[in-house]
Amino acid sequence: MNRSTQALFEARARIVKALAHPTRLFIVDRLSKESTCVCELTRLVGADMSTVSKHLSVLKSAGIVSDEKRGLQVFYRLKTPCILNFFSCVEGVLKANASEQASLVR
Amino acid sequence: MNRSTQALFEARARIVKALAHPTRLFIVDRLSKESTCVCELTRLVGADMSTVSKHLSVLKSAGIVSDEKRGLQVFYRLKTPCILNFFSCVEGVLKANASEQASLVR
DNA sequence: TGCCTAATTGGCACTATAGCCAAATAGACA
DNA sequence: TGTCTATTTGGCTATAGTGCCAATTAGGCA
Repeated sequence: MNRSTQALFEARARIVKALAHPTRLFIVDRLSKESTCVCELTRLVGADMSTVSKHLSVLKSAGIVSDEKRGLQVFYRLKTPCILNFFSCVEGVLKANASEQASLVR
Repeated sequence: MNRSTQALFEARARIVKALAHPTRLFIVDRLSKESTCVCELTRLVGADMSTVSKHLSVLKSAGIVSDEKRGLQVFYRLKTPCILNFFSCVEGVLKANASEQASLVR
């Protein structure tokens, strides 16, 4: 693997890594429905606000979400809805895995 | 977030995590072109074979690839080509990020 | 100005992941 | 059977990610 190939896959991996956490996937799912403030996301996730804020900053640095201040609150929105297509694929993998498991038991 | 929602997003995260490494993305990219033995992947990646083998086992446990023994060699293939759609989205994120960077300099 | 709320940042402990080497396993084939 | 090759597994160290608490920042509002 040469240097530029490596750089390409590292760049891709940074994006994928930003998504590789259940809480962040939950946040992306929620933001795909409507843009939401940190306080509301904190309530929905049920973790410390500092934790949620750090997850959001991971998503933001990857360029997946953007933020906007409205009064005291900061609202986040999904910049890249195409990520949702990926989730349907992930869902497909999960189903395939499940039916494979099932066939082993059958 | 209730228990079953949590379980759902954890399951999804397991799949995404399995992809969240440059070497594994490279392997998936390669396997999308043709099924390949570990020895060839090792050569292409340029790491220790044990390292590549462990990456492959991560992808396999996630249900993303499958393996088949042919003589002395083990060939891996991509089980879930829909993952490639995701990469085009990731590429889109990268391009968007790049043009945002560019506009800051402009 | 001073206080209140929303959010971010720093710091720390804990856990998970990565990659190498060495050892073990599994076939092929003389 | 014994040896060779391809692959996997164990074990270790180093590095990265997570989540909480505490402290800080930033804006709204009396």
